[in-house]
Amino acid sequence: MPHPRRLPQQYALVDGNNFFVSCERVFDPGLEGRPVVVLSNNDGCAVARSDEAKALGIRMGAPYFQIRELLARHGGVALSSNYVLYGDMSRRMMSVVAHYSPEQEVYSIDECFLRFAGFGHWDLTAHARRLRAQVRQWTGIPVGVGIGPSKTLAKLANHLAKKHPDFREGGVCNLQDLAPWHQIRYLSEVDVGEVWGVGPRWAARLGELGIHSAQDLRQADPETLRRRFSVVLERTIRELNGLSCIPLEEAPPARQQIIASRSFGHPVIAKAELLEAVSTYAARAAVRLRRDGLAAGAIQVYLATNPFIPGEPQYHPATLLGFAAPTADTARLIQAARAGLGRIFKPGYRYKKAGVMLVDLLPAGVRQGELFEVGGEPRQERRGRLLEALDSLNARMGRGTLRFAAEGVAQSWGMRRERLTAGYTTDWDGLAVARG
DNA sequence: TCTGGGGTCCTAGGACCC
DNA sequence: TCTGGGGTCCTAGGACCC
Repeated sequence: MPHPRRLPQQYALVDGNNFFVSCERVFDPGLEGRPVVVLSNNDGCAVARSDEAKALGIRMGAPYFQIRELLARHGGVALSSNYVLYGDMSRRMMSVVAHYSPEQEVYSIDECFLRFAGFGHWDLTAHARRLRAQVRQWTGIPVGVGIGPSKTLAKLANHLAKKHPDFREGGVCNLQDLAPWHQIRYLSEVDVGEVWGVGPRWAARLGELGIHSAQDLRQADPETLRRRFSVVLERTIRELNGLSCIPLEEAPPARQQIIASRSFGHPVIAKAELLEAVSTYAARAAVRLRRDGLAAGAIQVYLATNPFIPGEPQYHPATLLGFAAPTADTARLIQAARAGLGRIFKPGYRYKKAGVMLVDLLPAGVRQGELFEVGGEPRQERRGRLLEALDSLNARMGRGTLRFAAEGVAQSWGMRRERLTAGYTTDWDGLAVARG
């Protein structure tokens, strides 16, 4: 097998270390050196952990009620997630990183890929070290950088940069710097489940076939594994061998669906409360729909009981309602969501979660089937202006300032968020104060 | 008492059509 | 005894990602 050494293109994966925790630490240095976790919605489970929290054995996704004691014993802190803050810090981090390559794909809130084509004469390792120092200096966020000839290898190098003692110090791992036998050694130390695209299920099945490490997978036969798994795994094997199959996506692909759902702060029994909840979710989804310039052809409404309670009667219904013409109108979406709930609601269950999903999304300009709509164009336009005003007011004054009556006022079913930090970067009242 | 939310893609199988 | 075959579309389920 030909070994890729210095290929015409290289990819870097840059990601924030323990991103949510790092964001919180930027604004509260008192969190430095202590075990810190950031909790999911509803203060349900740990979604980000500081190194100190990881050292205590706190797993990703660990339920808060199971780790609260442990954390307290070690002087630890748990925080509710503050997505407005993380989103703002993310934009700052991404804009600094963007200076280091003309091609950037923002892959998630805390990571991005860079592509280096025509950088053959560059020392990418030194380039990555400068990037890392500058992001740290300008945003306060520590990042790791992995470099390789495919996105999968860049991810893997990033894993080594953060986890392997040989690289952790510098926070940069460039596979180009390693001789082939050296690469084999490192890839043999990485569990196959750490490879991008291999989850727990596949890792277990691969283990049964004697494939335990990233190196084992790299040497496996792509054709055989395509038949036993899917083309996705075949592609991963080729990527591990330095053949780039997953292109950089600079522009986000067209959105396929919009989901708005939440677990409730406590079990909900009353239909009236569920009606408020699905109305609120429909309104929230509608805002995102309009922000992206889309209209929905159908809406799905679903309910769920709590699967974690042993012996609890379970019920997970869903129903899909189509629109005569695609719509982005909050009132229509709420109306459909309520109708959908009416179809699936059964009394006697303790509901834990509800949600709506908007599907069959089209650009809002594309109007089909308008023939059968009542009201015609002038009415539609007035409606559009009203919704624009609603969106811009809520964007300025805060979500929920102006809302539809169906969404309810008290929202007693709402989520818990008891450990929230301030909007340090997005809210005047949350500005950090320097004392001296 | 207490266990997140929001996405994508692939595959298998059934319906339907000619 | 014996009961076509191939293409397309849709959906549900299962896997993955952060």
